[in-house]
Amino acid sequence: MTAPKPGTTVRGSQTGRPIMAVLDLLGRRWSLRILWELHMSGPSSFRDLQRLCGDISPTVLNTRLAELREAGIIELREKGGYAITGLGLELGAVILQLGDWAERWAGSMEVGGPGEKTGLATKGRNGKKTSRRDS
Amino acid sequence: MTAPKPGTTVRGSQTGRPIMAVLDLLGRRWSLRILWELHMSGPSSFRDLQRLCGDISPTVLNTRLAELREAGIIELREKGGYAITGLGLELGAVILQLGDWAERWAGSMEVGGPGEKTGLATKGRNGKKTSRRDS
DNA sequence: GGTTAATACTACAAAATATGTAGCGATACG
DNA sequence: CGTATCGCTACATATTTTGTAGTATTAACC
Repeated sequence: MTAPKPGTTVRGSQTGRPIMAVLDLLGRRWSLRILWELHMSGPSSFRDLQRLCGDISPTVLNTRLAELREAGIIELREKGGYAITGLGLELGAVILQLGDWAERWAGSMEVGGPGEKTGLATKGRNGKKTSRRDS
Repeated sequence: MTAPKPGTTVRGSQTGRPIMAVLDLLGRRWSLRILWELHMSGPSSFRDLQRLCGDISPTVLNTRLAELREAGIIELREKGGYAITGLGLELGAVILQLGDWAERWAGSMEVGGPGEKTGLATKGRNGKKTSRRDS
């Protein structure tokens, strides 16, 4: 009920071009990560996914899952929980390539990335209880 | 100074695995879109990019550009403005595939997607002045 | 030289999203 | 029954994004 759809107006675009809806959907926080984890671990329960994503809050997780489901990329099965659909598998192949690219990227960063700066990462409201695992 | 880097703690992950940093970076709003537009239009000025993304606010645009630059995916040239780096080109190839997938996705949505629901899209603070173009 | 027009951003308040924690109703097990 | 886990909602707080205005710089143009 909130997922962008081809043929409609989405964030930053009114032409209805499919790619724009995809970019909007996948550009939302946690979308890519959820898809990645589902691809790596196979069908997972809500709570499993939550843990796989480093104890993401159930609120966003549920929102993203609903969107992804509405887009037909994943589905909720009677048994096994959330799983990638046939359509989603094709998308997954693309996402997997991100993994390969990430490795090359990491390599080139080491030697002498453009930055060389310290590169902080995430802040996190407080240093209290960041997750223990992340798959 | 805010871009996630391989080997560090990023949103939802502490293992330092490159893919996690990539998923964090690309999962931020507008990252994918900016890369897409840059790939489609070639080197572009700040203002061009802003227009290409449907009149995105300069604040986020600048933030994302800085992150992408820090990650070595794009660079700011003396002449021509923002452009994709060699490393970024490889990533771009992956993003381009999203376009192909999007077309197939659109097709399967038409016939009888799982949703069939109305699928709202973006809200936008007010209906005032949504952008006129989107590339 | 002075004016006008772009461009690249920054400032800042307001609105949208995400986060974290608690908890509810529904099984599942002993 | 008592206890556990699961899927997910409520809700207050924190973080991000938006939108708009404005500053500083450079490039014509007259």
